[in-house]
Amino acid sequence: MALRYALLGLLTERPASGYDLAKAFEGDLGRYAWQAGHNRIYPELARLVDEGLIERAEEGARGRRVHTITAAGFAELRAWLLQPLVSGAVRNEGVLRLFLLSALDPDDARKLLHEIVTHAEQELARLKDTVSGETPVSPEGRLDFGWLAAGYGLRQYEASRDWAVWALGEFDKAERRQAGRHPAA
Amino acid sequence: MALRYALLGLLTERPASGYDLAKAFEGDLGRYAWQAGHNRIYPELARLVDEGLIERAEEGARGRRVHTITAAGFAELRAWLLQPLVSGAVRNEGVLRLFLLSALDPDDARKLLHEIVTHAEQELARLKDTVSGETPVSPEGRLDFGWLAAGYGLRQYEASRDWAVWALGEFDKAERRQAGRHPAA
DNA sequence: TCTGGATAGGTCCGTATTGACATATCCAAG
DNA sequence: CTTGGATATGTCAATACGGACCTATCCAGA
Repeated sequence: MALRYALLGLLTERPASGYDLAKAFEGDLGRYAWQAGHNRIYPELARLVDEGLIERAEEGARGRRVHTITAAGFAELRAWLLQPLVSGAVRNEGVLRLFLLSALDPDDARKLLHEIVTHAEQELARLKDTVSGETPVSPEGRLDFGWLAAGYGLRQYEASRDWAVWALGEFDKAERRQAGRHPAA
Repeated sequence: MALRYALLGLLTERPASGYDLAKAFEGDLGRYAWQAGHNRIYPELARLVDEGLIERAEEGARGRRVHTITAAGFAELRAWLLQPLVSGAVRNEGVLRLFLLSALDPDDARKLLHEIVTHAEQELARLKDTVSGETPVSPEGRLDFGWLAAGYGLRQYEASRDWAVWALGEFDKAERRQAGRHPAA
C-alpha cells in the first residue's frame, strides 16, 4: 500500500515517467524510506491510472509516458499523510544487524561497531554537502523532497554514529565487569 | 533472507519457541528493525531445522517446541553480520510519510510536523526509562538485545524530533520568502 | 465448575516484491 | 557509420509477506 503513496507523492513534485520515478527511489528516498524497482513501479502506475488517481500522457520519445497526479489522487495522498500516526511496516536490514550485534563475541562486535562509525562519518560528509548546498525550494516555493530527506538522513547517521560509540563504551564496561568477576588466571 | 538471521540472532540469546520469537518482534526489534508474525515465523523455523541451523526439542506443555541454534547456525549468522556493510532492504512507512510531507500545503504539513514532535517526545520518555532502568547484561555477561535496541531507538527518536523541528523552521522560512515575493494584496 | 485470557501451534489465500529476462530508441564519441 | 551507454517500458516465475482463519491447552479467578 505504501508504494502507491510514494508514487503519488513524487508526482506532486512534477509529472514523471516510470523511469524517472524508478530513479527517484535510488536516492535518499530509497535509502531511508521505501524501495521499488521499475518492475514494481510500472504495474502500480497502471493501477493508479485505472483508479483515476493519476493521468497518463501520450507516448513521447522512446515510448516515454509522463504521469500527472489528479485531484482525486492528491486527496488520497493527503488522507494517508494526515491519518493518525501509526507505526506501519518497518524493515531495515542494517538496523537489524545492529540489534543482533551482541550475538557476536566482543572482538567481532567491536570490529563491526568501528565499521559502523566509519561508514556513518562518510555518509555524514556526503549529506552535509547536500543539505548545505542544494537550493531548498522548488520553483513554486515548496520545499524539495530530496532536501528534506537529506536532512533526515543527516540526523539519522548522527544518531547511528552516536549509538555505535555508546555501544562500544558499553561493551568495554561489560568486559571490565566480566574481568573483575573472573580475575586473570 | 533477513528473517532467518533475526531468528538465529534471537536464538543466540536463549532457546525459544515460535511463540516466544513472535513476541520478541513486538518490541523495539519489530519497531525499528524487522517485523514478522507467527505465520511467517513457523515456516521459517521449519526451514532452519531442515537446514540444520537450529534444533528443535520435543514437545512440552501445550505443544511448545523449543528451538536452539546449532554451531552451523551460529557460523551462518556470524558470516552475515560480518559481511561488508551494504545498505540492504529498507522499508519504513513512517519515514516515507515524513519525506512526502512537502506535498501538503504548509498548514497541513505543519500540523503533521507538530504531531511528529509530540509523538517523538512520548517515545523518548518511554525509552529513557528502559535504557536507564534495565540491567544491561545477560547472565553470561553479554549485552541484552532489547537494551541495545532501546538505546538505538532513543537516538533515533531524538533525530526524528530534531528533524521535525528543523523542518518546521524551514517551512517558516520558505513561507516568509514566498510572502516577500508576493506581498500581501 | 466454568470462563476468559494467555500460551502455543498451524494453514491458506491473495497480494507484494524481487530477480531475471526481453525489447526498443536516442545520442554522443570514436 | 557503428557501437556502447543511457533512456524507456514491459513480462514472468518464484518467493516473501500479511490478514484471516482455525485448533487446542493451561491456569487463575469468579
